[in-house]
Amino acid sequence: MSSADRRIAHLDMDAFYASVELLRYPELRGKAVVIGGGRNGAPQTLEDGSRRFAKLRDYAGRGVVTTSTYEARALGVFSAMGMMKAAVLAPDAILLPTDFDSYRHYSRLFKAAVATFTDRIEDRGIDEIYIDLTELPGDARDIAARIKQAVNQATGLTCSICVAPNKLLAKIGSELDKPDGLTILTPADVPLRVWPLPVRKVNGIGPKAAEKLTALGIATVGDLAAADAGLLQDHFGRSYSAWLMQIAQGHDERPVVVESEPKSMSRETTFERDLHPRHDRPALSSSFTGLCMRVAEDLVRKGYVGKTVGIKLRYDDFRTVTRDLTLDTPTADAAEIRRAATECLRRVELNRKLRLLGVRVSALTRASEQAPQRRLPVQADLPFTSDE
DNA sequence: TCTGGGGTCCTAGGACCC
DNA sequence: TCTGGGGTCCTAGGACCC
Repeated sequence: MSSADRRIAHLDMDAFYASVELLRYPELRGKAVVIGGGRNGAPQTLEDGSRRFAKLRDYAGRGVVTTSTYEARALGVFSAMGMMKAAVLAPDAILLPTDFDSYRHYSRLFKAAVATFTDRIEDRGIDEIYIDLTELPGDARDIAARIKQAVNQATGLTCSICVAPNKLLAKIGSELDKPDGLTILTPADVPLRVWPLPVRKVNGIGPKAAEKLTALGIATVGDLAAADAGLLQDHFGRSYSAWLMQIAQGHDERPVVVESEPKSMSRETTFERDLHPRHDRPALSSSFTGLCMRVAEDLVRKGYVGKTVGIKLRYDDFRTVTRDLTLDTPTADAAEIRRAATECLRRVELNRKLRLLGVRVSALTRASEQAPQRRLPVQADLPFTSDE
């Protein structure tokens, strides 16, 4: 009996990282600003108190755009684009480094503001949440307006909210009137407001699925709603095709999940230049040890231990491989993680340059549920060996 | 001008057990 | 001389999301 009408809100902060930066540097308001590319490029304060900002054209490296202001987006610069490509499109855009501590601070502020309305909140990362408004009295538009006001008072930032019967529609709707949007979607709005949208707007249809759908002549959600069930099943399998048909009708029964436990913790790094397993062995080994130590720190700080240790390698041709190893007893110890990760390393080919190295611990449980862990010193040997 | 870092979930085959 | 079948764990890869 889950068909009782729900009121689910999706709240999405507008250009979140960029907007936080504009609070700090108001003189950049109205300019094309791009955030990303690591920690370098912080503005310098001159003697007269004015600030000197780096330009995108000055950037060199392998970073990607984390986010950009609406002015930069108008120049074609979007999230996940390579910074070097963005610099070609918008050489005069201002470049700012990412400052996650600051974004986390504002994230806590806006979530605390929403929590004064209800505790029925699902965390979806640093800049968005779902809110179950079903049990809150009052008109949906009015509640959403008050939440937007509270978020703005707490942070100085705007957000976009959609209230809908489920998470699928709420998520789609919060993008429809961005920035500073307030959207209400009902099942009756689906044909007019959702069906014209490209399938890619659906949370869960990514680049691969969208490309396959396009090849079948299915470009919009409306096309999907009209598609032949047999055709979809032939190309996407039973489970995914059934899901596609549900979402095309705007149906989604997923609950708002208020509490969840982490499943894995990982650290990875992309090198400034590709490193050779033999020639760059010392650099690779110290990076590897550092990753193990950081994962261990994260586990200890958050109070978890994990039973499965894994590594991730990306070769210079962007091929990615993973290996993992399940231990007899869970651990959060850097030396133990490193020993297991070294075992994993023995099972991959080390015959070409590496672009990325990562270490992951999964199958987590709370440390308090485990016997105290013994701590071993981190070994100083070099796990990377020549392949001969 | 090549493509970050931190996650979740799903699939699928093989091992192993009953 | 004849290969059933379900459940669970482990491992590898991939799609997707923020």
